[in-house]
Amino acid sequence: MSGYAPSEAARRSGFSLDTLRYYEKIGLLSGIGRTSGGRRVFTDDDLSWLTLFRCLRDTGMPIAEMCRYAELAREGEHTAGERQALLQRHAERVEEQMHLLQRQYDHLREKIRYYDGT
Amino acid sequence: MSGYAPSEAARRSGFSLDTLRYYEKIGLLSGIGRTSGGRRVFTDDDLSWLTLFRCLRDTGMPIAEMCRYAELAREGEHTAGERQALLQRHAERVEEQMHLLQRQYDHLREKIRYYDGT
DNA sequence: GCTTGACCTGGAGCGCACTCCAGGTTGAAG
DNA sequence: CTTCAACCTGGAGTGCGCTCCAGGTCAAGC
Repeated sequence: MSGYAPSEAARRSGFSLDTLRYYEKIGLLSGIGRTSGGRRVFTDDDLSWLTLFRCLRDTGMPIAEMCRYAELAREGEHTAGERQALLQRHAERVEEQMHLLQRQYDHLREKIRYYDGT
Repeated sequence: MSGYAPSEAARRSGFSLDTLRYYEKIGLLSGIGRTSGGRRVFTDDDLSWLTLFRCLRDTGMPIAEMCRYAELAREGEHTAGERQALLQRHAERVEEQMHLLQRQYDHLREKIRYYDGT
């Protein structure tokens, strides 16, 4: 329980091994454990961070902003408000994005239907 | 009517001047008219292409695929079926994307709500 | 006629988010 | 004990979609 090899972490998070290494290199992930031989060991906690990153990436948050969030989290509990605000602003952008996507999807469907009448 | 300067085409389509030039350079736009002095003149027809490109880009279609579509359209009426199929496949990808976005948006909202209880 | 801002070209540069590579190490299975 | 797939590092390379630049041209308003 709660000790995953890199390949397992990759499989579970949907990020590639290279991406996991990259995320650690840029400081998005930090404090990833190592075996005596130097291999990474991911905990359940690490995986739940990855789940969050997956969510934020899928909704279009830039990596720089995820770094900011992770940094705030490392600073401690007193940044909770700022972290929430950051997510809130992001959620609003996502809503706009969803509306745009829906509008353009409707256009697309209309365009496709147009081909039926030719 | 139906003769627009580049800046006007940019304003109406939401693409930058550079992007319009780029689209012409790679062959996505073709047959854009010119004044005697060499300046581009966009027709209503060009603008409706731009509206389509806006739709496809906003829904995440890669430029290479838009080029393919434009090429088919240039080949004539007999490619209508293939064009429709291309849009149809894209629409299906967009649907998946919308579902993913919705799912992750829900996660995000849950995460935000979690902060309220701390 | 002159100014000035919009426009032209070809080509270089950029930002993002990975992705790949070379060359070496580790550790579980047989 | 050997093997070999999975892992390590630092750094270079990639793909996409623009975006910017230099150096020049065009045309409407004063």
